[in-house]
Amino acid sequence: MPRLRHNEQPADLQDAIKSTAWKQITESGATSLSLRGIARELGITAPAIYNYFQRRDDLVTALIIDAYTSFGDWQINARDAVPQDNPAGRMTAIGLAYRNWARTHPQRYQLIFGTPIPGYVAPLEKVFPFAARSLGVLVSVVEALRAAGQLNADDFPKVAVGYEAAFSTWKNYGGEADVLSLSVAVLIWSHVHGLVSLEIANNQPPFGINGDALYLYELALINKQFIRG
Amino acid sequence: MPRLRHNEQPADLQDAIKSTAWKQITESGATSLSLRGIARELGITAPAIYNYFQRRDDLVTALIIDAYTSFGDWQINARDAVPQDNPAGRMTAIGLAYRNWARTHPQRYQLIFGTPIPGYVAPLEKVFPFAARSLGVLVSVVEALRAAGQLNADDFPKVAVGYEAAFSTWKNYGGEADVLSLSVAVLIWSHVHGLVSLEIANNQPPFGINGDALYLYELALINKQFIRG
DNA sequence: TGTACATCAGTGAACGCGCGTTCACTGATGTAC
DNA sequence: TGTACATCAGTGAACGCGCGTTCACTGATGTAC
Repeated sequence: MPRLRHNEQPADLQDAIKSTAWKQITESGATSLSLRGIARELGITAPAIYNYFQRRDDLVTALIIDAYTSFGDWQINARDAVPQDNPAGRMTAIGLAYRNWARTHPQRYQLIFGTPIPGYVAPLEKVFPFAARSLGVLVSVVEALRAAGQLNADDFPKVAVGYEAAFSTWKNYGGEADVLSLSVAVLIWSHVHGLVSLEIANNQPPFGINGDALYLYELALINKQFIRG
Repeated sequence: MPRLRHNEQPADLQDAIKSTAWKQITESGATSLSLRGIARELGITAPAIYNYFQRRDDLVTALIIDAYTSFGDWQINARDAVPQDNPAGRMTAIGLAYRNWARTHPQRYQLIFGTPIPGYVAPLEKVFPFAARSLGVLVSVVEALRAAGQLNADDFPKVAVGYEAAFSTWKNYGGEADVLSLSVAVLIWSHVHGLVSLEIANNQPPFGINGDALYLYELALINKQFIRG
């Protein structure tokens, strides 16, 4: 087994470990991710991985952060491709990008929105900024709608007493946001997540409806409900 | 350790195994369900379980069937508590029952709609009848709406070519149903599932919106969209 | 140009762990005579 | 009523497996003189 020359390709094996981890997740699910399995596939021994990640959980955290970063990039690019003065158009754009990203990277989708890995607890202070960056894109569009007087949510239920703490956690990481915008964003997200997670898990749209058409129908429902004018 | 008398309490230990399994699932998630863990908690040895279940997977299958049966009972009871000539009322009733059941039995919800257990593959021919019985309740209500001319789904996307096979699988187990009703039912289900699975997993409604109010709002959205008159 | 030394990525053996499953067994219970 | 036997639920030891993690090590590379 040839050794790497000192200080040459220092990050190569780190990247190879991560991409082999993704490969394992693709093939057998996040649950069966294992350091020994990765090492086996890379033709190295398991302890070698400890030169790059202190613990298995640190590898998982790195994967989650990569996934959120990729997701956030897609969301930001989609939003910013539509002019700022057209928040309704931005809403549709990020909705479409959401599904496209999920279909392009189903493993990444599963890792951050699906099955938690048994025994793994995400270190919130490391992961939350990346989660907020990506999920905050939808929040920012809802906020823009509200600022433009186009948010139709007068009948939206009110925040319950005693939940200011959860809200301020978001504000710490995700920046300023109106609590109504945040809540509407979560409901919208629950709709697209319901549909997309179903599609990803089954690899088929429900009962043979064309996936593109069904998703466009769903986005139209959301626009009809929440956007005025 | 006292032995059971012959032919006395023949089903007791079987039930005890199942309820201990549920307890494990509640405490540590379906993924970490293990025969040895169950035996440990029951104060018996692991091989004793093999007198009641031939394989670990048979136990899991039994749990899944129990969960679907419980879910189906709630759905059927909720539907039949509203007169047949009021399908819109039935829709709201089963929607409320859906969330109530999930909150009453979050472990059961997780087991059938959440994380699959790694390495476990459900035997479809055993499980599908129970799944169809429970999920078919929503389908039957959508069908009733359609029959009464109250289903508002003229603009619903059409079924794609080549998916007749998936549809006929449903018909085999779930009985007669219109493919449009089936597809609308799946979209409605994806909405409530998105919201309820989020609530179950977090043990909190999104960002402090009162859970009851938010769910009623969602059910109202569904009615507004799909029910005419 | 040649030699002694430091570095440090990767090795290989070992640890303790928990798992599903098998197997020959034991011993309390029920039954036939 | 008493004895011999059959039943069979549960036992305890063992199997092979894969895991994360530790540890002393090795040996190719780079560096200082």
